[in-house]
Amino acid sequence: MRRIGDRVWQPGDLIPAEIELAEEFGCARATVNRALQSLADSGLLDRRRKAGTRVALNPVRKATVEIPVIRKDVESRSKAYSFDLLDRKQLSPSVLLQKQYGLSKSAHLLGLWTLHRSDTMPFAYEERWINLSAVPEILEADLETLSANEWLVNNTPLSHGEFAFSARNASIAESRILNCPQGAALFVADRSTWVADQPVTAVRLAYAPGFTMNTTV
Amino acid sequence: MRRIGDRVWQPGDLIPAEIELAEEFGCARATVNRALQSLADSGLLDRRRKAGTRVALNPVRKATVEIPVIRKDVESRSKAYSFDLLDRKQLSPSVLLQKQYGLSKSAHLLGLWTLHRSDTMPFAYEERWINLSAVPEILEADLETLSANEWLVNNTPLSHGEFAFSARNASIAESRILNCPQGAALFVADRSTWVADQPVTAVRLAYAPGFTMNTTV
DNA sequence: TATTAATTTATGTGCAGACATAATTTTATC
DNA sequence: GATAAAATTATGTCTGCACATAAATTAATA
Repeated sequence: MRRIGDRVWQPGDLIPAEIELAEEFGCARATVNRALQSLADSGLLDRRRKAGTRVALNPVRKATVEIPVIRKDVESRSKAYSFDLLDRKQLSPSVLLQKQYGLSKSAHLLGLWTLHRSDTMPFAYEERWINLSAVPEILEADLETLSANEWLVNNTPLSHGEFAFSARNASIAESRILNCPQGAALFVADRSTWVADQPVTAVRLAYAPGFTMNTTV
Repeated sequence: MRRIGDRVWQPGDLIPAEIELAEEFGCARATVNRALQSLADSGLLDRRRKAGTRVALNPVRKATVEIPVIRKDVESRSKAYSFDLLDRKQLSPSVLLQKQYGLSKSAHLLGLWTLHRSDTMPFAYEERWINLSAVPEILEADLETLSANEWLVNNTPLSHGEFAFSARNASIAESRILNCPQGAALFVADRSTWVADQPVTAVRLAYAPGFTMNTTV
């Protein structure tokens, strides 16, 4: 790490093989392997079998953002959490959703519109659809008590997904719900979740003005 | 992983010790250790010496955002990158900066204002200050050719820092620079970088409307 | 009874050695 | 000269063993 930092090993350079490093540092190859592996994970090295280990050409900075359940997020700011389920209805996927998520035209979706509050103040407005053929059990859940978000976290097996973050001007409806001026800049998080190649849910969260998402590098 | 997904081991549960798992799966303890370590890294398990390993109570979803050099970001969208150094001047830290970064009142800062372009279209507006006592060499760099961002990436040893993402309405000045309506929602990234407990640089990037930051989980 | 010290124990980290695997390089074949 | 097979090699992953370390538990002490 120091050698990369001090440019002894420059970007693109092939660094000594594990055995050589083990000899130099007087340790086992397994130990070198762990160290190099870890540096490769953090994006500092590129490794390929037989080809050897190189200092990464574009040291992409990777930041990890932690996306907690909204309730936890609010509570970690020492505020009281509550939410209102503004609307819920079953619907069919739009043509856009069909294409984007590979949903069939006859798929059944549950749409939910929720306002999350922090000490009675609006915190985030959530628009969500849930793929009922993936998680039919959610129809029996009492979503007035536990938010759909938490129900899914608690009842869905491991899943993968995508996040997209952007900024958007508040529409009239959003400004009314979030109690902010129309056109206010909102931090928006779009998230889709998949379980075994099947789309389970997609959410758009529009956070009230003033929200900041922090990360550590 | 399957057992956590299938709720055989529920959140908060204490799972068997490494030795027991090694016996059950017929492998070495080191192998179990690596597997559990990896699950702990991804936030699925909580481990503590002596206390044992538990299924994480709040499975915090961690998303990794890759923050490339802006040039790479633009180029990866198949656009031509260019930038204008709008202004540069040496300045003293404001009281706010002194407090926030522990800078002395007599510290010398280099302030830079840059517009990054994608195919001549404004892409992001950058406001940056650099701590000259940390990297005095930058005064000799030709920042018209290589952006300060890239100079720092190429010439600064490994560093740690913080990111904060938020949304903000474009000011009159920003709207003029980014060629967008005043009040347009801008995606803003604030970043501070430290080397060995010394603040090196802090940047605010305001992206032109339409920008989206993507992550993979 | 409260405090401190000693013991226990699950995880953390290290070693040496072995075999697996993917790429590359060399050799053999047509 | 082009293609296919064999050998080589750096990393990937595992085993078995050992000792370190932090935290919980128990025993000893004031």
